[in-house]
Amino acid sequence: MERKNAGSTGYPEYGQMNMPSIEKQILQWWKENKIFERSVSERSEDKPFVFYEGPPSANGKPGIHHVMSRTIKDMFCRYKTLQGFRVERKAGWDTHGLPVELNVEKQLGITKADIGTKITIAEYNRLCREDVMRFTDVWNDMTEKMGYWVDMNDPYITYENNYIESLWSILKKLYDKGLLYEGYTIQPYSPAAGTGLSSHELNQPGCYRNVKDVTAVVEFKIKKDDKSAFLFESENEDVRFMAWTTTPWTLPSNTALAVGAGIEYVKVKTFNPYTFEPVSVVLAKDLFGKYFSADNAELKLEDYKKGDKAIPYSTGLSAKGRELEGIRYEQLLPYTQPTDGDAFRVLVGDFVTTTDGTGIVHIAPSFGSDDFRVAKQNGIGSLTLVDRQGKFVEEVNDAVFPLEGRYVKEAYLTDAEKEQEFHLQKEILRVNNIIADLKSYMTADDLIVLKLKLENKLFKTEKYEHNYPHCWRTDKPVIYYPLDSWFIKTTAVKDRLIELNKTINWKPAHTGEGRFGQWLENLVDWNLSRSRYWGTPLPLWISEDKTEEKCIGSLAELQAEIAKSVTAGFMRPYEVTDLHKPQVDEIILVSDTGKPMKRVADLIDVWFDSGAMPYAQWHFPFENEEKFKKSYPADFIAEGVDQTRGWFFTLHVLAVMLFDSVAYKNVVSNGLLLDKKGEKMSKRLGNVVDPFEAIEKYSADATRWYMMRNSDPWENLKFDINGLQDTMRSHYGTLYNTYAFFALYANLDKFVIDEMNIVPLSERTELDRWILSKLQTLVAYVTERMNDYDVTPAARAIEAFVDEHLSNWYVRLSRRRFWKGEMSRDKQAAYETLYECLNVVTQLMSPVSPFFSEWMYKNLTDVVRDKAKANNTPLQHDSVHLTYLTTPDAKYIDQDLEERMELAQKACSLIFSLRKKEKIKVRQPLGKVLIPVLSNKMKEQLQNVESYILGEVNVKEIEYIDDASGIIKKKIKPNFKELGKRAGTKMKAVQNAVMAFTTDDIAKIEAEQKYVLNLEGGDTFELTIADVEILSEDIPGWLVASDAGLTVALDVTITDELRKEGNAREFVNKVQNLRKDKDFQVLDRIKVSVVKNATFEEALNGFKDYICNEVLAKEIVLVESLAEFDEVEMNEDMLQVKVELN
RNA sequence: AGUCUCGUAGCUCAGGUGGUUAGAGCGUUACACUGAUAAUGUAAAGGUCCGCAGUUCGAGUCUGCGCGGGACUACCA
Repeated sequence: MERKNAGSTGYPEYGQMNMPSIEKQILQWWKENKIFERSVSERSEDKPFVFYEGPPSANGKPGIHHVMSRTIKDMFCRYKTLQGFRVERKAGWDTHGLPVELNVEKQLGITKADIGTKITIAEYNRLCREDVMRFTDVWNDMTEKMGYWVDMNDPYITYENNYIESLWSILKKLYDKGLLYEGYTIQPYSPAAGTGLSSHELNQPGCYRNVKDVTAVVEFKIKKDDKSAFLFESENEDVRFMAWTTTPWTLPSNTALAVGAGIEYVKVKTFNPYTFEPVSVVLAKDLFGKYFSADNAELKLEDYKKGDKAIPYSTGLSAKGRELEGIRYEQLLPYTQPTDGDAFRVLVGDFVTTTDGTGIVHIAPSFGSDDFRVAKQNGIGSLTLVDRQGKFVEEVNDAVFPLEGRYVKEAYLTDAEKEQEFHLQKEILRVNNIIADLKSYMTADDLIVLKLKLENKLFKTEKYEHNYPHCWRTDKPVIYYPLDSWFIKTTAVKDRLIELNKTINWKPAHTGEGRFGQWLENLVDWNLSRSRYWGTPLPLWISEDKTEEKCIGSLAELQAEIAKSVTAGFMRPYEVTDLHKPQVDEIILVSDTGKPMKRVADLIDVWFDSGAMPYAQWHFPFENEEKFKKSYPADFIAEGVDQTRGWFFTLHVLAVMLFDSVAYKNVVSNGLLLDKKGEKMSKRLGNVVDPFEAIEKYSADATRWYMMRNSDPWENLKFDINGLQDTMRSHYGTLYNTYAFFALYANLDKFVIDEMNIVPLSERTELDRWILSKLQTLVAYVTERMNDYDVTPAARAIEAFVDEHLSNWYVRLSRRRFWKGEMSRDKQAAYETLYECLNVVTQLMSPVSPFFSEWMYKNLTDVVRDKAKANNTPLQHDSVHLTYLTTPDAKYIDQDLEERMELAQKACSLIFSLRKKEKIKVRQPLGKVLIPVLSNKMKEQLQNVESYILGEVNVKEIEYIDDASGIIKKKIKPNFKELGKRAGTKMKAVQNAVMAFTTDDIAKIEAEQKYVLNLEGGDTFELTIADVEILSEDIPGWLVASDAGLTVALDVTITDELRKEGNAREFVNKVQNLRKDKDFQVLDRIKVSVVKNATFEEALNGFKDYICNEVLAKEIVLVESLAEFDEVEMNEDMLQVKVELN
């Protein structure tokens, strides 16, 4: 923005406000003067405030939501700097992980399968390393432009050897504590791709698809023993559990059944619908109706003949699930038996429901995570009769049905394979007299169902459509499959995690207690393993027979082990330069007994990378021990709420495990950024907001302010770009106008703030003292809110102060003081007051709004900087961000003053509304307002601000009326809050009685301070004066308005004298307009000539001095006619006027 | 499915510990002001406080059950 009064020694004046241009100037100035560096280095090292930067990934462009989270981080860091803390801010980059790999694959047009064939791992990882930093320039640019102060010159980068070495040392520490172990879990697995899938991959759009599968309700024959005896009515009764499955191919691997403890089960005697053999089946009572038609309820069991379509049934005894626990059954498909555990029993599982199926769940621990968990808890072994390619293993050796070596899902076969298999099936089934002429390929599910049908083990089969996950790359269905993984035993420290979490200040609290707390309560061990290429390798080497392993904790240790290995002859001398694949995989170490050991192929979860940043960012424990100790734990971190189970969790876990400490003391988790309709921003919907555009067009400050003031950061923000325009116009525009007003007049009066010579408070006007009181109240409030990381109320309070109080009351009512007369003590006080307000507000705003505040601060203070430095006074600081936060000063705060000014504002508003109703413009003076006062205090309060009211509403006097006048009509109503405590259930009756009070009743209670009510039904109730509110809402015969206890009555008679004055004012106004039209300068003297007009002659003569004074006229001449003139409208009359410079 | 969260005017949001006329800003409409003027003021219209039930003399506020939006986690025979 161009300065209009360049070269002047006063306060800079500008044309139209242009925030983006201001920001560019300030950015440049910050850079040249190293303000960020100084804001850190000039604060004492002994007063640190520790902040951790959650590392973003630079392989995508920053979005507007990053502006959100970074504003929060920046704001509190700046705020703490103002409070005198030294806030170091080390930037960081998250560089590993799947998204990086995917990006590279997309660019090259390859898939994971091509790695190692079409492209070497070395080359692949080299590309990942380059790709991940692809957008660093864009990020740095955004960071700078949005005003996020963070040290980007020395960031931590998670792929660097030093960083990884720190991770290794931590892993080793955990390993030594026995907290790192190998186990296996059931994970989504794509046989077609030969890889496990992360939940992230499974959540790709389109992965869950509706597919139709063959389902089966299967019968498991119960073994009769002591536990199950109660289910049998006769020695040879055939009693079976009914279980439903959508994956019949898992049935050979069944090792248990699960029931719900509280679910009621019932035994039903009936016949198998395929074999017609008599059978008793057990299922959930609630689901009984699903399998047995009410139509058949009348049929008798003994009447049944084999082959009948309608099958009779009869319900027998029932039992709760917990009574069935432990009952044994015959293995359904006894191809092979588990080697461990006590299988084929009924278990109780908390996940069992009766929403579908039979209320009894078939458990195949290898192919379902619920299954796995419940089986493990109950000591039941597992069968994994499917291999990694998705084929049945050789144990599934069936004499009739071709299953062994066959794919379990049809989708895994090519058309040719399917055709071939079909012919084979056809032949076998024909030979075995099962199906004479098979028409089409049978899936593994079909074959198993058919087998069960023939073996009298199937109750029902049908097609069922359900949602099933698919591999996003191969499009083939995923299966759940047990995979080896390395785990961190987080459950071992669960109690400490929960305990220490309670000491963290979460904003909002419910994220900590609720979402995070719940997560900790249901903690499972952290699965670290990832079978990928670009990431931190697990530093574990293991011998082929898995009996010996070594965990490596540093580069030096690795080199030492390599040396041993060289001696043992397993490898050549080798200098490790990169701790990634494939280098680390080429290293073969030697075990203590002399066996070769290879590295475990896994990489680790990238969340470990970021969770370890408090240590790894300093290359601790290899370097910087002091630095680390001083910056641990963090005082403050902030990220999106989606990080609750991500970064917030991994930071917490590692801190608790390594140091039995929290990693952060305060954490702000911000909500999501949605578009203005409340929908998630996505490229697909085309509703993303580009941060650069927003900043370029509306400024970073308006964006930041809008985000912080609109709603609490932890709420989702519906981001409306129009809001930025509003923010700029209303908030910044008002502040800018206020400053422009100040600068304009201060320069005219050559006023420059002099810190050594300030008008003392006692000599300032009521209005000055009022706005200063408001200002200090604001400082106290903002400080309190910000200290609690609660920015939104603080920002809103600042807005209200600027708009409502400073601009719309203080400046509006003070205008005359600034433009009238020569420089005086009172004028000085006015300038100083306004200056103080602008300066303090600027400082309070600076954390959220760093650019505009800086610009304003410099405008206000540059002119006195040298002097302030010489005198060592507060304005000596070069930047607002180097200043020290104003501490609220109680001696300025005057509660009564604030209250009575509020009364004045309310009174004015009421009087304006009356004038409006009567269509009397404010320029027309009126004689009198009546204000009923209910107490002496109220009267005094009003008298103190009387002149402001009279001036503002253009009325000559206020008459205060009290009881004695006898003209106030009072109203009474119960004070419910007080009365409710005592009256309780009598409330209604008391209320009615009070509402019915007459004027005399009101007088009586006022006189005696109490009143005994006679209630309906003969009850009495003693009312005290505190139980009621007495208001004066009416003055008969007057024009009255009232609001919340204040009533005003306006005398609207316009006397001749008032009319003349009104006309004089009207004339002044018209002349002022003419001055302006003619582009006269504010201080130009003029001469006014008017053609005589009877209507206004008296007014012009009678108020001549007043008029001359107002319009800076040397004289007013009344003439018969004018050759040149302007015609002006005066209250519907026309007047010919000539205004000229004199 | 579970955990958490939100639901108040056309829009964005305030509404300690329950108290009877539910507020603000923006927008809309009308008017005023015109020495802050691409600024400003005043007023009007606009509400089943998501629904139902309960506790209570009294519920936007407390409890329960639903409905709808969102996030996260998990994925089901």
